[in-house]
Amino acid sequence: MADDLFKALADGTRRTILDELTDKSGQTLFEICARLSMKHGLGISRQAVSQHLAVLEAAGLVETRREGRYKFHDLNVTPLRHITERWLDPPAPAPEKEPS
Amino acid sequence: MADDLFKALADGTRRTILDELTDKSGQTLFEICARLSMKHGLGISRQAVSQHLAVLEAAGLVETRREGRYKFHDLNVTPLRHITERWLDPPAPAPEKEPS
DNA sequence: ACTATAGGCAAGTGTTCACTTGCATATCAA
DNA sequence: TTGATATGCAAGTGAACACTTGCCTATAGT
Repeated sequence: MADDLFKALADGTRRTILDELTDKSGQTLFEICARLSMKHGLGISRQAVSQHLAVLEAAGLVETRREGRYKFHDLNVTPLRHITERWLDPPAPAPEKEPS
Repeated sequence: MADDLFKALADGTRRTILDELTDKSGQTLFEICARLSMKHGLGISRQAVSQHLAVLEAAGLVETRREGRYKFHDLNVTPLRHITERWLDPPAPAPEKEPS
């Protein structure tokens, strides 16, 4: 679960895709491809982007809805909310002896 | 910068090491090895752990101090604090026309 | 000096990963 | 139906990655 999430975030192109979906949610595959090429100069194939989106979807960061021949991709930031909690807000250690 | 950080977090063993350093900061390499073996059943070599610690240090998540033949590893959670901000608190889009 | 402990360096191996290439499917417009 | 658009599937390739193995250095205790 957490593994899929961190692995999804490990790739720079995927993080850029999240940036673009943050800027405008509900984009199609071609729209994302165009933005990666235009705004970020990424010479990347359509299939590569499609595979990245599949990884993001498996991590729960992207949700999709089909309409006719279009498939829209929506961002879901919920999985991101607490991923650093285990280190930033560590659980209190069990006291060795009962405190007063 | 962010790339090193996310790549460091992408490995499950490294995240477990962060957990152990959260539980007790300032551990030596051997101490971490013992904990990974005991508490997590990870049959992993000392060199592998050492390499993981190097990755974590390159990401700024672990800092080290040398004392005699011991090298202590301290956790630094600062790099973790704002890594999800770009998606959770996106910058406000520039308005197309000036609002009143 | 000898030995044990704690750690470091570097080459080799097998797997995972990002990406491409080629072909196939599905929807829509003429 | 024909053609263009939007996407999907699967095999192959090269690089990055996690891990091991073997040897080396340095500190500390006896």
